[in-house]
Formats: sequence, structure tokens, C-alpha cells
Amino acid sequence: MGIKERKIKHKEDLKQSILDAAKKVFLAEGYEATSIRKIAAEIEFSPTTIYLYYKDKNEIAHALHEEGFKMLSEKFQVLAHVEHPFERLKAMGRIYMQFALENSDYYELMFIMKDPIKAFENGCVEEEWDEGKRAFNALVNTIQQCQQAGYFKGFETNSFALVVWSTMHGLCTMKTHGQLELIVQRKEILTDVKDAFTHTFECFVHVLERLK
Amino acid sequence: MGIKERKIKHKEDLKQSILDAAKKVFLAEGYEATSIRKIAAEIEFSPTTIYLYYKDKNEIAHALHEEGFKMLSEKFQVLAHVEHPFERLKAMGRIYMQFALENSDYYELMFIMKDPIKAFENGCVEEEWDEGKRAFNALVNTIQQCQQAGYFKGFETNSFALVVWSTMHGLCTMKTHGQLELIVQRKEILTDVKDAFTHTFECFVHVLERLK
DNA sequence: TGAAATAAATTAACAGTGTTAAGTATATTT
DNA sequence: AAATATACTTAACACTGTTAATTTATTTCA
Repeated sequence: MGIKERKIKHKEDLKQSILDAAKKVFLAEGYEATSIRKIAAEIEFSPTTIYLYYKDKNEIAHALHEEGFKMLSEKFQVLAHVEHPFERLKAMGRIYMQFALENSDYYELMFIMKDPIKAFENGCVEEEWDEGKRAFNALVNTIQQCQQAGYFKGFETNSFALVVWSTMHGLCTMKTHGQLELIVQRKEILTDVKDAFTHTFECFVHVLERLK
Repeated sequence: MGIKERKIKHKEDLKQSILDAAKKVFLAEGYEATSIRKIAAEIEFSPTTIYLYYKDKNEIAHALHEEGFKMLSEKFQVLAHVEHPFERLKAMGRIYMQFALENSDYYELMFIMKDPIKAFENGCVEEEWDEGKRAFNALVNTIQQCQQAGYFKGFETNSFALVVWSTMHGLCTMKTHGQLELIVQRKEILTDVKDAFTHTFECFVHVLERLK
């Protein structure tokens, strides 16, 4: 009775099981296709049961959004071993880019979609955007250390960090949303899309290098 | 018989009337709430009539997306009177930002949503992304002129243009999607959100100025 | 142990979505 | 006047998130 066993396991912590099921559907079909009914079918419960554990779909979106931040911060772990702050900043950018491309659905949920944010606007989730802030702080700290090493002198640290993040965020979204592909389509110089993405990043790195 | 007169006028060019109705609902309630049924109710026709003039909702999204580009390019007209290329670039950025804030729904449709792009992927619309390309070309040309004036020397023009656009796009989306607000919330230095947005832009301008 | 109270899950329903196939008037052509 | 073509509508499908009311299961207490 594999199904029954699974059901018992589910009951132990149904909230987590719902999230797991949501994640499964989400990864296989994207957020758009992740309906309450599909999640319910996955765990063999009624759709309305989900509302006993999550206030609404936004709260599930927020939970997935948190998962995404856990993933990203794990990938950021390796940065601790990069001593030179500017090298660390570059590595950070590359990790961020890679994450955005390889987990574009998560990226969407973390930085583009409004649904997960609505969750703590509607009072579902108590905390503020701790995950996002932590990630941003890591960037601010690295930039601060770059400044101590002679880079970006005369720039207000927070504003500069926002510029850097904006650039990376803009580039990643333009890539994953297809605008980059459309723009580059007939531009002879940057024929390959992959190149446009990488070249733009490298160009940005050159810009930063010039600010020493 | 105001209604009947209107109906006759509609029949003259129903396709345009549908678009006008779509725009009305879209501006009043945003794209999410712009349903086929609402558009139909607006022009007092059956919902299915719309499918006689537009293949699907993506095609309507694309039509609105075109309207947005017309609006933006109109606002860009004033740039012709700005002689100095770097001043023009800055003005371009400010116009872009203002447009994104004041017409955030249009901006969403033009640069973030995938639906309008699907329209010419699904063969609804013949042309490529001409509007986007034209806007991007304006940016490339300005940057090229900046380079001739001694700015951004040694940078590949197209890549540099993509960096600039990425930064502006990233900043605007972070603003309109609320991330900027959340990040700044507890950062003591940039308490005001409006300030964070403006300050980041100004910081970016300083970055560009340093590349002379 | 058996009845009452509590908790957990379900059924049915609401109000909406994009979209399609089939049917009905209206206008045009033969 | 009959046949054809055009324009539009009705009805329906297969979904969506969400809520209220109801049933089922578990626990508490006399």
C-alpha cells in the first residue's frame, strides 16, 4: 500500500508536503501552470485542504520564493573563498547570472513577480524581505571592500550597489524574457544571443574596472 | 440613439474599436484585469466577436504594446533638440524612467511581459520587434556620438548600449515591482524610496561621467 | 465505554478566465 | 426569389482561485 504509506507521511507534515508538491509542479511546468488543483492532485488531497495550510496562492508563491533564495545563497557560499573583493564581485555577478538562467522560474518568483511580495503585504507572512535584504547586504559589503581596495572611489556605497544590481537584474530579465534575443536578431555584430548576454556582462566588468 | 450611432461607428472599424476598448480597460484596471469579456462588454459586442479581429489575447497585448512604443518614441522626440550627446543620453534616461513610472502598465507590456512577444512567435504578427529595435538604435546612435565626443572610449558600442539599457531597465522594474521599496525599507541612508530611485540614477550618471 | 467537542478534510458552488464549434441572423450575389 | 457569403451570437469546454457549508475523523471528558 504505497499510496497509503505516502498519505500517512503526508499527514505528518502536510504543510511541507504541499510545498514539495508545489515545487514539483512548479519546476516541471512553471509558476503559471502551478494551480491549486494540480498541487492538490499531486498529494492526493482535495484542493480546499491547501487553504487550511496556506492562506492563498501568494503565500505558496512566497514559500517557493524563499526556497529560491536559499538556493542562491548556497551558491553564493563559494564566494567566501574569493579573497580579492573585486574578484569576488565579478564571481558574484557570474553566479547571479548563472542562477537566473538555470533557474529562470525561481528568478521570476524572487525578483520579478509581485505575488510573493503580496504575501507579506497581505499579512500572510510576518517578516519583511529578509532574504532579499541579506543578498543585497552581501553585495553592499563586497562593494564596500572594493572601495577600501581603491575601487569605486567617491561613490555612495548603497547607491552604487543598486546600480550594480540594477544592471545585473536588467540584463538577466532581458535575457530570460526574450528581449535580448529580439534586439540582437538583426544586429550583425552580436549575432549569437549567448554572446550578447556574456559580452554585455564583460562590458559591464570593464566599466567597473575603469572605476579604479 | 447615442448607443446605436456608436454601434454604427464601431462597425466601420471594429478592429480599432476593440483596441480602443482594450486600451480603456487596460488603463483603468491594468492588463491582468483586461479580459476578453470586459473588452466585449465595453463595445457592446459578444466576446467571441473579438476573435474575428484578433487571433488571441496575445495579439491584443501586442497591439497595446505597439501603442506604448508610439507613446515612448513621441516622448523621445524632444531629444532632437538636445545637442550635446551626453546631455542627450542623460535626458533619454530621464524620459525612459519617467515613462516607466507614469505608464508602468505599458512598460510592463513593452519590456517585461511575454504575451506580446508570443504574438509574433505564434505568427499573429509578421514583423519582428521593430519598435524595440528602433528605440534601441536611438540609444546606440547617441552612445556612438558620445564616443565621438570622447566618452566611453574603448568600449564596443552595442555592448555598452546594452549595459546602459540593462541598468535603466533593471532600475525601473525594481521600482515598479516593489523590490526597491523593500530593500530600502530598513537601510537608514536611503530612507525615501523616491530618493533611492533617483539617487541610483544619479549614481549611474556619475559612473558614466567618469568614463570620459 | 459512550456522548460531546474539536479538528481535519471534503463537496458544492461562485464568479471568473481564454477559447472553440455550431448556429443564426443579415447582407450580397446570382 | 434562391443561394451564398459575411458578421455576429449562443452554448459549451476546460480551466482558474477561493469560500461556505458539510461530512468525516479524532480527541476529550464524564
